[in-house]
Amino acid sequence: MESANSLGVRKGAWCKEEDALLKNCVEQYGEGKWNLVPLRTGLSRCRKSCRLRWLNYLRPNITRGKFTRDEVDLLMRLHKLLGNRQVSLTVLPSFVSWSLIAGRLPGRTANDVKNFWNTRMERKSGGGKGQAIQKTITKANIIRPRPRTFSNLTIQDGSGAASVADNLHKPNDPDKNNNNNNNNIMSESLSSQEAEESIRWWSNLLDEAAEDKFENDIPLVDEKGKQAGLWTGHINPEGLVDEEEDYLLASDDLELDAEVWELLGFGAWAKAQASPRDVSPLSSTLQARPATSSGTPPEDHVPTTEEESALDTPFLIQTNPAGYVFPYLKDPWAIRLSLFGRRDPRGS
DNA sequence: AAAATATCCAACCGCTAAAAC
DNA sequence: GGTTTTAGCGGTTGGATATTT
Repeated sequence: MESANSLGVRKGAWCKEEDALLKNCVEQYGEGKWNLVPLRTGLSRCRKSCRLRWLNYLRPNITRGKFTRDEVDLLMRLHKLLGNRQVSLTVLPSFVSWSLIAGRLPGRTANDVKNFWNTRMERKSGGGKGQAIQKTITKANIIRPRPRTFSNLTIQDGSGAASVADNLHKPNDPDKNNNNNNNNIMSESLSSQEAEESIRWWSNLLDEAAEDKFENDIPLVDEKGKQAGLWTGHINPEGLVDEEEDYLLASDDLELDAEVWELLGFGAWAKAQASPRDVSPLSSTLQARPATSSGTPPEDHVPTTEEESALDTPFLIQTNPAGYVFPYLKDPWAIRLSLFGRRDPRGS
């Protein structure tokens, strides 16, 4: 595998000396500016290779070795919640946010998670690659979000009661929003006990969520075939969805669990906006189509120019102490949510 | 014991979006 | 406002190792 191209850039496995140089460099200059790393270290490696080696191997607190049962369990749940959320009627591959999932598995990298899933889980479920694509056309369960409180998520430890949620960043707790990328605290700098507890906490949360899913399944379609996110729901009057399926959506306001919201990073992110209620412009990060005044349109309804342009209307987030509510989702037809762009809205 | 096959996982590739110019 | 550069992502590849025949 080892080689060097015509530009003298080394490829293949890293040796200990290279690792040491890279580690020293990052410790001295910090993460980022990967293009400067080869210059700073004298390594004959491209910036991509340096970055990847650091993120997947050299970074502190990386958990190596086999996945524990808890981790596998959580991974499956998170995959169900966050992965394969895009349903496309084209042959576009499904979009799984491995980094997002890995972020909730303390010490695990996106590469780890991806490898694990692709080699173990996919096989276990009998899914070949062809089947993986097929799966994207199946319906997806949507967890019915609802307001929650953190208070009932208390974990007892030897030193007294401590809520895992206390370690998170509640919308109303400015003191805990100081740390950037704070939603990653579960994956970084946790003791193994804390890590275990956070896994348990996530399992509980997802268990509850699973019990509380939508009465009806809805298809998830990203009409552009990209920028898929946590959910991309589109009840499309023009027939982008498979007409043979029975698509229904029954919901008034769509609410996202406060914890999920927070852990996915939108709490701090929304908070960082100029006004707490106005998070526009959201463009590729978060969009919603305002509901039409006329309610659900007939099957053969052709959207007007105004309705089409409404796709780009800024999206207002209404917050309350118990959770976050998406006020525009009263009309199923109007749903067009794309919670994630290619980049994590937490920023980096 | 050796060859064949399966599994694991580190590393690379191609692409996209954001940032910088 | 357009172009280039940079960072980051998921998908894929292929070498190393383990297991089976």
